[in-house]
Amino acid sequence: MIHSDESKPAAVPTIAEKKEQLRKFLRQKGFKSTRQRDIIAGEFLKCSEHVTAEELYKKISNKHKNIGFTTVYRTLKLIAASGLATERVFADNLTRYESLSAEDHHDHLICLNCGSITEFENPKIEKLQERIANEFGFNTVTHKMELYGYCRMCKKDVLRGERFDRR
Amino acid sequence: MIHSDESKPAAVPTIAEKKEQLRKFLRQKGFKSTRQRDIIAGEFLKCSEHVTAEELYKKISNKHKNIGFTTVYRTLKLIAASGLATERVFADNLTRYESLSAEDHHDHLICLNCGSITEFENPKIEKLQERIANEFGFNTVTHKMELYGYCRMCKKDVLRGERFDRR
DNA sequence: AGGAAATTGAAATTCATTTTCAATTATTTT
DNA sequence: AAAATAATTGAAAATGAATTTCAATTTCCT
Repeated sequence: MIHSDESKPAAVPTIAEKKEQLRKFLRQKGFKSTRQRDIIAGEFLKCSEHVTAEELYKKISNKHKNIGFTTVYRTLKLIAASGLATERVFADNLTRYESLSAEDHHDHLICLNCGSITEFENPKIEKLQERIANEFGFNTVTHKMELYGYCRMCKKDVLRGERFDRR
Repeated sequence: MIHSDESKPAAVPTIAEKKEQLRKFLRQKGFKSTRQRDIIAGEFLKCSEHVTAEELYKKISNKHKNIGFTTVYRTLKLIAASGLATERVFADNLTRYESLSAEDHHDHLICLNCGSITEFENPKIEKLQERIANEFGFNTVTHKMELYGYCRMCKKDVLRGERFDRR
């Protein structure tokens, strides 16, 4: 990639900037900015790796014993509504939130043994999907694609005959 | 498609044959064949279009008031375990069962307005998925791909500005 | 500061799914 | 064919994640 003095690559927004984006969204929609929302957003944006409300709540309640689960839950919904995150449900049926930078779209590889979630992006698949939808007269809004299997690490365990914990 | 006198296309198993397949599975696993399981399997195989346990239960309880929801629920699990059906969860978070003929694999188009589910199959996508998984050292067991949007019918409603009931 | 309006969080509710358990039914044994 | 053995049934209870309720608290606006 080429860098000139004049032009910079599109800046990846900082956590502070994202928090500002959320505050803007709240103000615009008539919601209030609160201490809790700020803390929750901060923690979410910091450690966000497909967290559930429960997980984030536990993380936060170490430091902030006075923030309730319900507030974490509701704030995650707000963060998703603001466009800073998406809600996703994988095969374990838990609702997870994933921090999102603008229009990136990606799909997921999920390890059936260790549960790790790997992201990938593939424009060819996106195009194919669009074509298929068109064939059926369908207007695609969004899609979901998940590959379930065994990751590099766990594959080895299988070969070694080690035990599988999950399902 | 060409038909000769000698060769026939691979036979699509009848409901009776599928029921026999289930009975075989049950016997082999030490389960029993019961009147209820027979009725439930029959109804499921007849009308199967991504039904939930609840839906199938309602359908059945018209004729058979003495078959409980729990039995329908459990029998669907058995049918899935036997390989005659798969369990699927779409965006509405309900567990649905879909009758399956051997190795057919397909994905889904789901209308966000009317909830209709259309199946499709695309070998190119399957291959692409395999290639992507390999890139990441992943061993794919299964996958899930769902396109959400508006079907041909509902697309028209959108243009006409008619109301959207769902979400 | 004062008042209107939204937020908080503990507790309650919802709703699908799953489990429990006593009564029943299917299968095997004698 | 009856008894013994073992699984199934189904109503009801339990589970567990997601969501709602509501009184007390906090934020925002003037």
